[in-house]
Amino acid sequence: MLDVAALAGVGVTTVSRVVNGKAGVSPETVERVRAAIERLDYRHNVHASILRRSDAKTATIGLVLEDVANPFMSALHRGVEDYARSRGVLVFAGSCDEDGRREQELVGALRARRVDGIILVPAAADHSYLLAEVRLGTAVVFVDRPARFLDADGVTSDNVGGARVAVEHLAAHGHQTIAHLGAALSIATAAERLRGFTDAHAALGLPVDPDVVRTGLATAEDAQEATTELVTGTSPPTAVFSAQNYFTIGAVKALRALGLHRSVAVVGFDDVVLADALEPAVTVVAQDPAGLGRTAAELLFRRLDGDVSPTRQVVLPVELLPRGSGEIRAPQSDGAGPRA
Amino acid sequence: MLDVAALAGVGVTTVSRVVNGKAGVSPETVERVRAAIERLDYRHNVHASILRRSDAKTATIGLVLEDVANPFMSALHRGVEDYARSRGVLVFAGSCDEDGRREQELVGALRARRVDGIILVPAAADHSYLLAEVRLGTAVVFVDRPARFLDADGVTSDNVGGARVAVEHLAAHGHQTIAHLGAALSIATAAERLRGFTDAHAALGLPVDPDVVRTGLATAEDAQEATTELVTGTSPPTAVFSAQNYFTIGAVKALRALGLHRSVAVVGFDDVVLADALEPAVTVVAQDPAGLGRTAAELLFRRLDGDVSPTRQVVLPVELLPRGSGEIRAPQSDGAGPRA
DNA sequence: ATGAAAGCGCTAACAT
DNA sequence: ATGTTAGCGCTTTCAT
Repeated sequence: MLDVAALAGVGVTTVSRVVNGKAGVSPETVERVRAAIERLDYRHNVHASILRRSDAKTATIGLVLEDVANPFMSALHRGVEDYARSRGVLVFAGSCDEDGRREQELVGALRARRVDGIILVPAAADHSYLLAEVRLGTAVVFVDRPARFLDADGVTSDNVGGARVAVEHLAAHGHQTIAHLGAALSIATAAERLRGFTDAHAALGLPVDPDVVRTGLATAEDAQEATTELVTGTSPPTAVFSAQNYFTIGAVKALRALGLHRSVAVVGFDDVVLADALEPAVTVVAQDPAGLGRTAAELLFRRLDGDVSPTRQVVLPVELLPRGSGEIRAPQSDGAGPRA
Repeated sequence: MLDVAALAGVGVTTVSRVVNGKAGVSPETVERVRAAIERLDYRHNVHASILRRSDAKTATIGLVLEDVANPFMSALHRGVEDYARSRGVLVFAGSCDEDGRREQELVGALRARRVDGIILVPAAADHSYLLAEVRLGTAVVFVDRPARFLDADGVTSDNVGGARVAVEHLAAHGHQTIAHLGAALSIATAAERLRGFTDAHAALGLPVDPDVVRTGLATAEDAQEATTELVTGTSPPTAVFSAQNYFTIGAVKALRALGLHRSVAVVGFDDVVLADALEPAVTVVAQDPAGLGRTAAELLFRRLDGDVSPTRQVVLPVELLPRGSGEIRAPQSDGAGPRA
């Protein structure tokens, strides 16, 4: 910057003003400085800038996802990015693979880099470790799942409601034994969806058959295996509720492999690419992942803009998309043939 | 850091040494400093550190993608992240949506933050603007597509070879009129795949019917529309080569809507989720997106480790995955019924 | 093994 | 409208 100042024949303050687009510099001077910057290939050093600046903003946020490559997560990522971009802010992204330790490592790396805020899809069981961070002024927003032991803004989908709707929809098509494919209950969304599943059964006066409720699944392969076991087992379900995008893929593949994709109904939580091109097309309860990301970013920047009101929890609605697989009727209970 | 030093009753130099894990501090002192850090909730300021340090590494890289939410790109992203993580480096990710201006903006933001290196899926038509950056020591690697007017490391898939294999495969199943669904030829991958498509035709002695070669597509909807037009047109192709993941989705949907999915063959470039669960399952030429990302990161870190050898271009192989849609035979040319 | 002091490149007062 | 100077929090000599 000194070099630029020297070449332009001005003081460093003036160069600083030009670089930061501040008023109070004559157009001719601006031009001279610009030229000098160009000539010297000057790169503004944000680190020095941040160090000295009073507001100390890095124009950088961190995004901790379960996995940047999971389509749900990457759509959420894009929602965050678009809003951040509109504010001139760059996004660090990282995956923690449902590992609380990895989450803390990532947050540590982000905090050392003095990000202005952090948006996270939490994996840890306890977020009180973020308390000091929040006190120091870092904005923190939780998305997809709530914070635990920490008072922070959050955005989630209506998991309970979505699962209820899925079960109600299947019940309305005559199903009484509905399998549940879910993740580990330590994951809040998995627990909530199971709750919606159970609540809906209770409200409908249907018993939940514990034999067809699977939790602790992690991959599409897990779900495929579980589905195969369930439908070839002793009390085969007539419908499957898959509580996550990967599980829907696994369930569909299992049923196809067994030739049961036209007789066993499926409703998935979360939309999946090509779900509407399958035979039958897959009925899903669709979330709005980009909306989750955008909303989380909005909450974050509101805090960065100085909002100190009490934390809030936003719940985004989900939408049932009937496409075929969820409208397969249960076989008549009197033993008559399948499909209405 | 001064506070920590005061509380621990040592000098700042010692604290610095402890924070950076340098030798030459007695174990007891280390313990005292650690305790003080804990008590005061001290956060190491990387910006100050970077400013003063001689090597000036930020342990940060930038990743410029076409779109973080595109499954191909996000898988690549994950490949980069995993390698970067093994080196303790954080990744800035951004989308430029095939917009060269946006690419330059992102690179500018990254360079102001003094990232150690940049990996990009380029959108710009000219990358000479990066020359100064490279000279200043920032490592730059291009992935998925080569650099233009800049000598830099690059990693791509075997686009020409993959397209050739696709056409040869279709030709081997009797197809003579193969449609091509491609993106704008300004995108290198699109141009290469079209070249492979054309080369294969030439090698097989098949004429390329210009009426069934579509380029300039951007979305699944574009591809769906184009497919519909082609197969309902005057010289309908008996097979479709879709040169990109989204286009395969569009082609499949169009054929299904017309009830032609069992009679018109499809081979897609790039794998797609659930492609193997469709009826018929979709034959694709699969790339290894995570491998592209990992390889790009490896090249980048090799440079950061001081490698000054000539730039290199790595080409990753692709693999034809026959699943059904690509093995549909062309109708007999004598007018007999379809399928062999 | 430890500390004092200089200075990285910049911005913010406070000048003029 | 522009320049001078102090100092942000750290690392790095160079001491001891």
